Amino acid sequence: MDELKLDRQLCFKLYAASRQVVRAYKPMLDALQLTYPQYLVMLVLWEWDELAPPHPTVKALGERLLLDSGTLTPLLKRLQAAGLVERRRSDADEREMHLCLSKEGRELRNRVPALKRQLLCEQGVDSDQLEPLRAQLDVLLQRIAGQLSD
Amino acid sequence: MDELKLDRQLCFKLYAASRQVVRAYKPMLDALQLTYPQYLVMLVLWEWDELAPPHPTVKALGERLLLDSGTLTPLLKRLQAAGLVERRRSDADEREMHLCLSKEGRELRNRVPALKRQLLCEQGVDSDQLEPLRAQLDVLLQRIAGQLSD
DNA sequence: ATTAACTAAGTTGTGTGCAATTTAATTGCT
DNA sequence: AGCAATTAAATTGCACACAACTTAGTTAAT
Repeated sequence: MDELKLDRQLCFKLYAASRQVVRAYKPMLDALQLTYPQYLVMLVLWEWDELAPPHPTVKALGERLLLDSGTLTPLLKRLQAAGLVERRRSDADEREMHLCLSKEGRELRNRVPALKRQLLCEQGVDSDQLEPLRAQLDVLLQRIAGQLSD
Repeated sequence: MDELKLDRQLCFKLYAASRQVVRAYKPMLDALQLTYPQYLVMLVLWEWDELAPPHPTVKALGERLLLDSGTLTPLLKRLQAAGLVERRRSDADEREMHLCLSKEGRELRNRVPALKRQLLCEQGVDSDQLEPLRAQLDVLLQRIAGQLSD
């Protein structure tokens, strides 16, 4: 019956590891004046920014990050207030809210690589070592995402 | 520079996987009328309950779950209000708050194994398959936990 | 053309996480 | 003994997550 021991629980390991990794990002995120979920949003917008328009909608962003409008709308308003993101209604479909980067938002990206290198260095982590974990997580995500969308 | 692509980010995979796993637990947790963090607290208390007293303190619980009193105190008050947990000050050291299970809290454990089996079955997950992922997460947790406590 | 079904965002309410501060109790130092 | 430093919880404030609901705009079916 020690299947219920905490140390056996994959769910706890994931939960704990996720929070610890966010904690490790804290110095870098403080420098950028972003929270961790805000950083993830910026990652998506930076990536999208290199493609042709149209800009992503709240829905598209949510599908990428697996978050809903209840989480994203207030977060995006904060990023807008910080001058990093612009939000504008689609003309074609006024239900949609399109998201694009301001000049400052776009420029913020330039500061990331150096901060990230410093982070990995301080943690003594070689990015390549983490490849197996990445692969394992992909398998898990695929499997669960499939089941949950039934 | 697509090192900054979302799909390359281990941190995002962890964050997403953790949330998806919690989501998968939802049906079981709804049946138990627990949130996920509350379930983790109960796991620790169930495990501790099999040992001799003294009962764990908020601090000890926090060390196990990597959570602080700012998170645990309100959560524990809710578990107390639900009649699952009892909180009492230590006589020896009145700063400490000791935690123990009520009869209902202890009995709740009996309902978990069946619900958990059903969960794994519905997800089509064989617990053994997840062993490599567990191992990888242990490595990561060890490494990061060490760095962060400097 | 009208209306029912659907969809995208936004809103509301609850429960975490976590930093920062506060309160109260204990320990250590002299 | 007396007091500074430390410690354990609790409190406060902010930012997620997410369920449930609302609002407004669009699509589809007659």
